[in-house]
Amino acid sequence: MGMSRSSQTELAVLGALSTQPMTGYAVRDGIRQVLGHFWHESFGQIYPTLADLETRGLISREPGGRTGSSTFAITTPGRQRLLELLRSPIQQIPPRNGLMLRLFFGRVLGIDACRALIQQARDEALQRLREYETIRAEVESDTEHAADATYWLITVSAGEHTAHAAISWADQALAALDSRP
Amino acid sequence: MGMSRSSQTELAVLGALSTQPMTGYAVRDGIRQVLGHFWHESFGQIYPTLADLETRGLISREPGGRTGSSTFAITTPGRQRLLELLRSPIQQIPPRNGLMLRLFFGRVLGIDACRALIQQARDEALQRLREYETIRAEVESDTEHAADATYWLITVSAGEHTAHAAISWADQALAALDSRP
DNA sequence: GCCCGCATGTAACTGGTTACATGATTGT
DNA sequence: ACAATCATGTAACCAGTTACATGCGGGC
Repeated sequence: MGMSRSSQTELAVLGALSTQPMTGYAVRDGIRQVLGHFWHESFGQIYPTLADLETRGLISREPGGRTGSSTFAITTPGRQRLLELLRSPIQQIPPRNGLMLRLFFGRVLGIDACRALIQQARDEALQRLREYETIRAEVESDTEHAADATYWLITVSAGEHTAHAAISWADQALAALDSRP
Repeated sequence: MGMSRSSQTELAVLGALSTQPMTGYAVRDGIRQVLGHFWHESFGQIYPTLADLETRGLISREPGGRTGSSTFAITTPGRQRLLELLRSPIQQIPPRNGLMLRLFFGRVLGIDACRALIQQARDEALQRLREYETIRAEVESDTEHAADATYWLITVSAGEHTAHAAISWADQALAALDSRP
């Protein structure tokens, strides 16, 4: 407790609870399922943050459906705080792209291993495209959160664009490696 | 000292030194300039890693041009270790995309603030495109590292593809927000 | 003479993961 | 009965940044 955890986690948790009240477990799952390609929180972050938010009156806790579990709901001050966090500047994370790091030293790694890495990246992007298709269908048919759909689809679209870019980059890179032995 | 720092930093430092011997300061600068869009190391990581690599015989230290400075060079065991690290599985970092986190809760944030965020992302992508142009020109005219050029250009190309994707996504997202008030 | 860029290093702190401990509920 | 999943929490650990302390060398 004491000091609050990172305001990033605070934002993610308050945001999740702004759509509907749920347990801490469901907060992690919700983030993982819909925002999973763009955000991640672990239990070790979520539970201390929930406790902290509760003492600050930004969320309320009620005994949940099953023994020992709690349902958390965002309060009015909580919504105010969420808005404040949403408006705060985006915290840039220093880039750490393991694939690019390896390809950059491709001469040492060797051309075949590079090809394999790029092919793998292409496969993963294709896989992501399939996942986005599923998510898109879910969001579009979810009448309960119709008001959120526009925004959720915008994030899905970002994933799709990025995946498409990865695929065409991979094709081009593989061709470049073929033309230069 | 004691245990080695993350093998990720080890990889980046050994990789930098594999192109040519240099000071620790230059390692950070080199990574920042050419790999800056994909990787980052701080002095707080680099210097302990250099000391560690030296005690393990993977790099050697010679007094540098100016008093108090050292020039580090990769050794034969160092090259072997670099190859091993390059072949090791890519360590996935849990995603944390602050822009997507905010857009996902766009209904709370408000449509105008969302538009501003997307526009800002578009501007940044455009700026990155300009930077890639510069880097591309530098790499193509750098006769000293011609053998590396193919690989370096592949990473630049990845950046270009991603930036183009960001721009077309932004345009589409802005249009989507316009059509739905 | 002074400031700026090069250069090396350490200590404190922070954000975050991982692993562990515990137990309820549901389905088979 | 037993396994899988839901559910909450803590403690240890780790990676990485930030801030600080120190000093050399070159240009104005």
